[in-house]
Amino acid sequence: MSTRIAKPAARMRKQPRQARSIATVESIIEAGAHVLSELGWAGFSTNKVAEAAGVSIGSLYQYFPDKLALVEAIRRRHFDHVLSVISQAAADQKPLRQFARELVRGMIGAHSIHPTLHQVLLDEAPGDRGSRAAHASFQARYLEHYATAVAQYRKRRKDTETMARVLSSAVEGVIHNAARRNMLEAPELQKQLVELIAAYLSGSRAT
Amino acid sequence: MSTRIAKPAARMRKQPRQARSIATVESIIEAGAHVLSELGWAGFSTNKVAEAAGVSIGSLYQYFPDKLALVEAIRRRHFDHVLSVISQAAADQKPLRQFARELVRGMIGAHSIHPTLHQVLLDEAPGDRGSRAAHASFQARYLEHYATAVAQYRKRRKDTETMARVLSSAVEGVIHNAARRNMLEAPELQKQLVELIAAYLSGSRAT
DNA sequence: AATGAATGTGAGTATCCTCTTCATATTCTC
DNA sequence: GAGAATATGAAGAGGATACTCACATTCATT
Repeated sequence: MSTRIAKPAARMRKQPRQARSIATVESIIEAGAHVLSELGWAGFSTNKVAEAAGVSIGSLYQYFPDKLALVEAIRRRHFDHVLSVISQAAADQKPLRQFARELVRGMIGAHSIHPTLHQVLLDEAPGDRGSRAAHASFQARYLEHYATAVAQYRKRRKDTETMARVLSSAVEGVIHNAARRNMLEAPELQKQLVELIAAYLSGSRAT
Repeated sequence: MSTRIAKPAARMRKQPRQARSIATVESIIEAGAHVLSELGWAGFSTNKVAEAAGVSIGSLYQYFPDKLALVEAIRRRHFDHVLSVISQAAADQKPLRQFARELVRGMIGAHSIHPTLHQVLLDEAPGDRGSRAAHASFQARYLEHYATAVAQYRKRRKDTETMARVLSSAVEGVIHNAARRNMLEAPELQKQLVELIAAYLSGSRAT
């Protein structure tokens, strides 16, 4: 027992009970992610989301008290996904290249449905007052996983945190860029991204 | 003689002739870059730009026929700047590390005034019909400079283009991320970014 | 079959911004 | 001082937007 917080359930106006409404809520969140990724925060309107979900605008407001609560739900779902990917890749003790391959494969998978969602969520979409904490906590755990990997393959204890930051943002940059060009699936790109990660972490000291 | 195109001068309603109006136009573009970087495309309104520039909205429309023409001017100015930086760094034959250091220093310089302008320009801001060409040409020349550098330090002829893409988007990712956290000036970050570039280009083949 | 709860609907409201114009005022050049 | 260049900002016209509410439909349970 003790603290059993089991999903703060996001800020919702009412919990869906029947299968029908659960599906509705799900399709709203999914459509929201789609609209956000496709049109950016500027084009993200509740009416558009409802239409994209094939649902009346009224239904949306039945479950989400306002626009921000919806973004919040989208954000949570996406971040959970990404977090599980990176955590998975950094787990166990694997050879460097295998870690890099799994990381790349996972991140690409997490981005191939809604290519630019991640960046929009990070850069454009505003944060609910209460979500700032969750947001920060995500960032912290995200970096922590990277740091674990860095520490594992680089013996120098010194710049671990900075290296984690550099590595994560480099990977995100490449993936974001590839997503914009519909090149996420290109195998030579995936290969080169693996190379980049491996090269950085094996830390050549060549001139 | 021959082709002397000397600045297509952007789409403007009238050319500023006196020093006063030149300063006005300049401050409008500058304020526009500021607003765009600070508020994103969603918050980019002509009224806001005029106010930020300390200029009447009427003055803005004296020179720019519409909103898009203004974005166009901002885009051109920024891209010219970035292009000169990368071209400068890739010029001559320099040792790898020196190239990396100059590239990092230049890119950071180009981003430290309007930290997220670059990404906003690339990702959010729509393109005037006629600017698609200019935009593509910028991208091409941009990549070309990177490719030159890649070809110079990596002997393998094969994946030069892909490597250029990966390298450029990785660098952009790191800088964009650092900008969001006000960490552009952090020297250990700059150092690590140099390491990343050097490591990738020297191409260790470690396991 | 019936009843109440859960769910779904979408026209409508009220509000806020937006881009852009234009008639007028100020400042410069010569 | 004349005419051109430059600057002003109130106002028009229009379009979105977030969100509500009175009502219709479907479900679970008996």
